[in-house]
Amino acid sequence: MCGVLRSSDAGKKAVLMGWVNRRRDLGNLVFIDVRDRTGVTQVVCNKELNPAIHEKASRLRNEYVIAAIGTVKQREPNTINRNIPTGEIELVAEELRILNEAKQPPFLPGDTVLPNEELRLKYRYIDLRRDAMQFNLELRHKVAIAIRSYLSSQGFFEIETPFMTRSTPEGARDYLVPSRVQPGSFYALPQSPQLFKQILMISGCDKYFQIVRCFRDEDLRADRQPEFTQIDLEMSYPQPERVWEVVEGFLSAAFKTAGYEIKTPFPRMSYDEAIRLYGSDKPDMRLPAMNDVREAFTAENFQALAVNPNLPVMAIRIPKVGELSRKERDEIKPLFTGKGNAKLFEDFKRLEKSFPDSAAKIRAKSSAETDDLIVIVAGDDKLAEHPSEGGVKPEVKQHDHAVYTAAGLLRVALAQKYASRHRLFEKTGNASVDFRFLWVTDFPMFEWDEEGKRWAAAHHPFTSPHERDMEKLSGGLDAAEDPNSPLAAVRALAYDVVLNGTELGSGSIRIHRQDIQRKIFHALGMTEDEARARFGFFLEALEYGTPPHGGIALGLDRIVMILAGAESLREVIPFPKTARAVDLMVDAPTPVSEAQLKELGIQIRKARE
RNA sequence: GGGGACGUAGUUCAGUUGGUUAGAACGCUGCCCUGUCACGGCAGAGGCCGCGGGUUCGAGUCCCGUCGUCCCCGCCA
Repeated sequence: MCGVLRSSDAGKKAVLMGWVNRRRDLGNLVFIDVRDRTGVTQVVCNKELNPAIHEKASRLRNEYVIAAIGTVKQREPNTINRNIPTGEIELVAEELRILNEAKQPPFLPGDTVLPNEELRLKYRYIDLRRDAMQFNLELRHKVAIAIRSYLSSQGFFEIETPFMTRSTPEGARDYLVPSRVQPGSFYALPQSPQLFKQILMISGCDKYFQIVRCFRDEDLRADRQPEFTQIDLEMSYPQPERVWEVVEGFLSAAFKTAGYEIKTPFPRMSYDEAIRLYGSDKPDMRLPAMNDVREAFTAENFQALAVNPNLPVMAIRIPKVGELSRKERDEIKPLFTGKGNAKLFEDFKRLEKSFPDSAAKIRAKSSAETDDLIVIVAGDDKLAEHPSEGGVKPEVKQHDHAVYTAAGLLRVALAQKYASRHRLFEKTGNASVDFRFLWVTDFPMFEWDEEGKRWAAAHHPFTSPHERDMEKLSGGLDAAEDPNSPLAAVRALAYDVVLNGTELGSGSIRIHRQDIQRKIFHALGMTEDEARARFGFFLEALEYGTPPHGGIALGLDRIVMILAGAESLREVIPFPKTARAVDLMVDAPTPVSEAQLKELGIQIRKARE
C-alpha cells in the first residue's frame, strides 16, 4: 500500500497501485505522488535510467490510476520530506502501467480549499477520496466494530428486524412503501425498531442490540438526516442503572478506538434540574451553569425594570468574553429568541450603574471574573396580567419553563458566538474535559400539545411512568383534556445520554403491564378501539407473559460526528442527502413511470393551480 | 410552513456610486527545467456573472420572481 513503506523496506521490490495525487515534472526527472487510502508515496522516474518509463510518466495526469513497480530506495538526507510518514523513502520505477485514465475532475482530493458542498455531494466518489473523508469512514467502521464486540461480549445478540413494516402513526412522519400485491396498502420504513425490540423481549431474547438504519420523513438539520443509524438495544429485567452501565461500557470502547479514555460512570441530573440550571434537556456541561438571581433584586428594582418577581431571573455567564463594544452588544439581541414572556438585559454595565447592589450580588452568585460576559434573562411583568387563553389561570410552572429555556437557548448561542474567546469548545487532549457526558433522567411522561389541545407522550407511549407517580396518573385520567391536569407532574423512567450539548441517545424502562399501558393510552386521549387499531398486535403480545424490560437507542452518526470533530452529519455519512432530502449524486427522488404506478395502483394528483 | 446567508472561469474568490474590453489565485494546455514534494519559469486557452422578468441611455451591480446549496425556527413520540 502507498502509506506503509519505510526506511526499513529499502532495497525491497514493491508494487504501488493508486491514484496520481500530484505530478512534479522537472524535465528529465518526474516525481509522482501515488495515493491510496493509506497514504502517499513518491515514485521517481529518471530519463537517464529508464527513458521509456520517463516518457510514460510525462503523460500521467491527476487522478489517473496507475501501478508502479520498482525498488524502494532510502532517500538522500537532503531530499527527505519530513511532512509525510513515507518521506524517508521513494520508489524508483522500473515499470509503470496506466490502469485507467481520468477526465479532469471538478476538484482534486489533494486540494487545500474545499469546493462547495453541492459539488462535493454530486461528485461524492471524488470527495470520499480525500484524506479527511477516508479518516471518517475508517473511524466509523472502527467505532461500529468496537460497539458490536463490546455488546457481544456482554451477551447481547444482534438481531435484525424488518425494514418493510407497519405504519404506526404518532411521532414522526413515515416513509411509505406501496405494496404491489395488495394495491392501496403500504408498508412503512421504521422510525426505529421500537416495537420489534420489545417483542423480542417477549420472545425471550433477553439482550438484543442492532446497529440499524432508521427513517423519518421530517425536515433536516446539520445533525439530522432522513435516514440515520441507531445503536438500538433492549434488555429484560433491568433497572435504569443497568442500561446506563451498558451504554457507558460501549461508549468507553468506542471512544477508546478513537484514542480517548473517557471516565465512567457519567454524571446524572434530573430533567427538572437540567432545565433550572441550563435551560435545556441536553445541557452543554463545558459551560458554567446559569443562576437564578431573583434575590439580588428588591421589589422596587423589579418594578423599575418591569420584571415579574414571581418568575426566575436568570444570569448567564460566558467566561472570558471581555469588554463588548456597543455594536457587539447590539448583536446579542437577535440571538435572543424568547418570545413576549421573557425579556433580556444584555448590558450588564448599565445594570451595574443603575443597581450597583444587585449587580454585585449577581457577580458573586455567578462567581464571575471581571472579563466574563453576564447577561440577564427575566420574566416580563406583563405576564401576570395576561390570563392564558380559555380563561385558565396561568400555570406558573409553565412560565418558569419559558424563561429557563429562553435563557438556555441564549446561553448556547452566546457560547457559540464567542467560542474563540472562551475556548471551552477547543480540544485540550484531556478526554474528561473535552467530552462532557451526562445522563438526564426523570423526564416528564407527558407534554401538553398546544395545537392538538391534548397530552402527548414526551418519549413514546410505551414508556413506564415512575412507580411513585402512578397515583397522579390515575388522578389525571379524568382531566386528560386539561393542560393543568396532574398528568403534568407524572415522571417517566426515561433517560437521555447527552454529550457536549448534543443528545446522543434516548431510552426508557417500558411498560410491561397491560393495565398501565391502557391508562397511558387513555391519558393520551386514545380510545380502546383506537389503541387496538394502531397497536393491537403489540397489546396482544403484552398479554402473553411479558418480562419487565427497557433499553435505549443512540445515534451512531452523531457519535462519530463528535469524534471526528465534524460540524455536520454529512461528513460521516458516505452518501448523505441535502436539506431538501435529495441525493445529488444519484439524483433521488425521481418521478416513476406510469407503468410502475399503474402496477401499484397509484395515481399522482396534478399539482394544484 | 417561516426567517436568514450564499450563487461571477473547472475550483476558491475579488469586482468601487449602475459606466467602456469582468479580474486574481489554484487547476487546465503547450514549451523549458535532474532532487522536487503546495516544485519553479515562460506562453496560452477558459465566462449564459444560477435562471426569468423589470427599472435604466446603460445592470455582475438596483427591484420583483424563480431555482439550487447551507444555517436556524416550526417539525423530529
